[in-house]
Amino acid sequence: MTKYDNLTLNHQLCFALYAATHAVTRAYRDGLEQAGLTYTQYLVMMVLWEKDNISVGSIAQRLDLDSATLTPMLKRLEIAGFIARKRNKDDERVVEISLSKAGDALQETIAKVQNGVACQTGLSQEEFFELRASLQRLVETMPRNSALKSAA
Amino acid sequence: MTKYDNLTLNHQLCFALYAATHAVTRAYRDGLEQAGLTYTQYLVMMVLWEKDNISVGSIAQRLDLDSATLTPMLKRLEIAGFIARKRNKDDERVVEISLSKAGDALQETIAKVQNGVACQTGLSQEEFFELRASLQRLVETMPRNSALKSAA
DNA sequence: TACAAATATTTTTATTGCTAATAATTCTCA
DNA sequence: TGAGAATTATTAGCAATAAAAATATTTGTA
Repeated sequence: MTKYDNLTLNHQLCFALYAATHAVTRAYRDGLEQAGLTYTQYLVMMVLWEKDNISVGSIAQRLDLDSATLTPMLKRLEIAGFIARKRNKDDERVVEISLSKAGDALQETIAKVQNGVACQTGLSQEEFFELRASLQRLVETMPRNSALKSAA
Repeated sequence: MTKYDNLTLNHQLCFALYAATHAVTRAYRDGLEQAGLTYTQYLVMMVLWEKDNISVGSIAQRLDLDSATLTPMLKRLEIAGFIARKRNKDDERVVEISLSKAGDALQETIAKVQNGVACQTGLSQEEFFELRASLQRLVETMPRNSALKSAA
């Protein structure tokens, strides 16, 4: 056993989060690969399926990623033919991302993949809700930008 | 709204997992960086703090990673001086990983980092338990090796 | 002894993700 | 109006994670 038993809980939460993310990612992977997406690209597509024609910054904010990380991802999605990028007429600093026909059609394909994964989770709807709520609460509570830098 | 509302829950769980992992990872990052670890390396160290002198395969199994992914990580940890690697005398196929003095001492440093992160989660001990349990149940239920490949 | 299995490494490739610097546009306010 | 600040996205450069495939090396087995 570890010398710092009082922190064991914390260890486990780290592990649990890590392991759960990996398990879910892996469950998706084959299906997504056949559709031509990585897991993170799939998250981007979900943002767009929820709301089309939004800026790079909006997507970045939604996924809590830097736009510098997003740009190459969006390029790959554009090359794959799932999205289009064009400058906003009113504000030319802004690049707007829109679904292509293929990107829109992809949703149906992916819905089947999701369905398969959902069956594998073995969670009841109630557990599902509970877990999601806990995770969201966690995310909302955690400071966005590590503002405690100076305190470290 | 999306055309596939019946899958919205699932979307949210994906997002929630992704966002939570990122939030936690980010909360750790500065502290870990100062200690000389990445988040994934920190997970490896936790495995060793829990049980020292184990094989590469054991660590891989514990973290659900391929040994080919682990080998370069372990090399970095060795270069950093936190672990040592040596062949098992009885079975020379096996490489055993052990904590160095520095690797052992690191636990105390990291404990402080963890403590700081724990404070940021804003979770009560009860919520903590609940969340962890849900995640663990999820991981246990999900098939390890995507054995449903043929069904896809 | 020959072949199969187990274990870890190497090689290769792709993606994610970060920081810092840059470019282009828009806003502000003196 | 016009200079400089702020916003938005991109580029460049870097390191780490992750997987697949091929390759030793050792051990077990028939």
